[in-house]
Amino acid sequence: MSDDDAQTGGTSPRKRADAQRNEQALLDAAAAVFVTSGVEAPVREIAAKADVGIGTIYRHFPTRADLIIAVYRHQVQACAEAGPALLASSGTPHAALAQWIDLFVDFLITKHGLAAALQSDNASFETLHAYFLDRLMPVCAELLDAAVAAGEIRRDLDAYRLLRGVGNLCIGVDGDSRYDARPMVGLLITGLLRSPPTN
Amino acid sequence: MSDDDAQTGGTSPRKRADAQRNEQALLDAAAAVFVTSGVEAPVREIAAKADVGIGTIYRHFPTRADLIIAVYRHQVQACAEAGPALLASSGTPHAALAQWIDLFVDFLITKHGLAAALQSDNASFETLHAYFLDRLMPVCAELLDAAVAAGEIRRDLDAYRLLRGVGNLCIGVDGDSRYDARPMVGLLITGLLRSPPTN
DNA sequence: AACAATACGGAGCGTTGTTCCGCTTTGCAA
DNA sequence: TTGCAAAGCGGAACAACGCTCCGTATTGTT
Repeated sequence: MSDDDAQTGGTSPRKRADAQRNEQALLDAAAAVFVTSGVEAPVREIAAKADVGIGTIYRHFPTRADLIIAVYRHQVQACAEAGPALLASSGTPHAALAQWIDLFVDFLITKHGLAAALQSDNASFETLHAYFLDRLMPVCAELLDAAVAAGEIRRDLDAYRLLRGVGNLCIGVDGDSRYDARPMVGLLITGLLRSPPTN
Repeated sequence: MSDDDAQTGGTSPRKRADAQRNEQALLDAAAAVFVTSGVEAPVREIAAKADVGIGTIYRHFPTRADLIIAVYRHQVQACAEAGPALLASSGTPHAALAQWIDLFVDFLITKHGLAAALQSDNASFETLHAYFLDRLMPVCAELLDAAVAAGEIRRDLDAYRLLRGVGNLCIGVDGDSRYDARPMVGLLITGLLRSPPTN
């Protein structure tokens, strides 16, 4: 079953060869451009890099969110799947949560401008926000619940707020050597503990 | 001594009457537009509201940062001055810090888009970033130092990181009823304590 | 080879930031 | 009051961007 069929339920007619080529070229080009110019890079720049017209990019990826999602789909999936794995392999649920959040932070800060895009009030990014929430919130909630059930952390922070907070802390990390998101997120996670370590 | 002289050292020639009128009109218009459309509202919208040409706005406020700073100058000043006052009136330095951060958060979340602008990688906002840092970092550092000296909090977070983190947590609070910046910031501040309260 | 379906390209529109320069207003001096 | 230089004003105009639309080209099939 092709990746495409996975979305359309297996009944979609095959795409034309040139369409497939262009879609792949666009994905490759977008991935490259996102690295150098960030996820808000001009559409024209991506189209040029893919040697494709403006119209083609909009046909394959109607909104910018669609393109970003397509580019990072696998990494988001991997992050989501790491949750249960960490829960099984880590000593405590809180440790698993901390490690998983670390993965999430690593992902975000290596994607130039993604954290900012996630909170952008631009309407076209709502889909992106929703996608990340859809994939990661259940995982985060599971880890959070496990830690609460184990009596390790306070219960007054839900998965949504936690993810948003973490995402926010990752905004604008590029080009600011004085700021590092990781310790801030660590502070947040440590702050969740019911009996924090003396420091 | 006029507000203007305060900047130019008292030797500047008086501005023309129409220039003064227009500058005030622009400040009023900008303040109003910032409330409804955010601090990134189109220049033309502000100029229109002030009944002024596009050129005039650029003459008085060459960059957007200049305009934003001029509009919020007094509030930032008030926030800065509240620091020492809170330190004197509060029971503990940590309490003073918490209250001061609260003031800062209140200021940020009531200014549509300001927190986001502060971290924007747009070059024209660097000045804004610098201005806030210049005014608020010393105050924040004083409160932080006092709390550290009193043995209340850990010393591993400097004023810059704290302000950035708090600012980041305030991004995108408008139009998201599921997220509230205050508890997140509270978590951060509580997390600073060496002997956090059992919860 | 002919043809219909599919996909492509990019001209073109609307929106924004920003500059530039001919014209107007102002304040002062004669 | 009037004349005039300096200061200030307005908005046309240009560039960069998102996005749409439709005439043209490509593809797969008969």
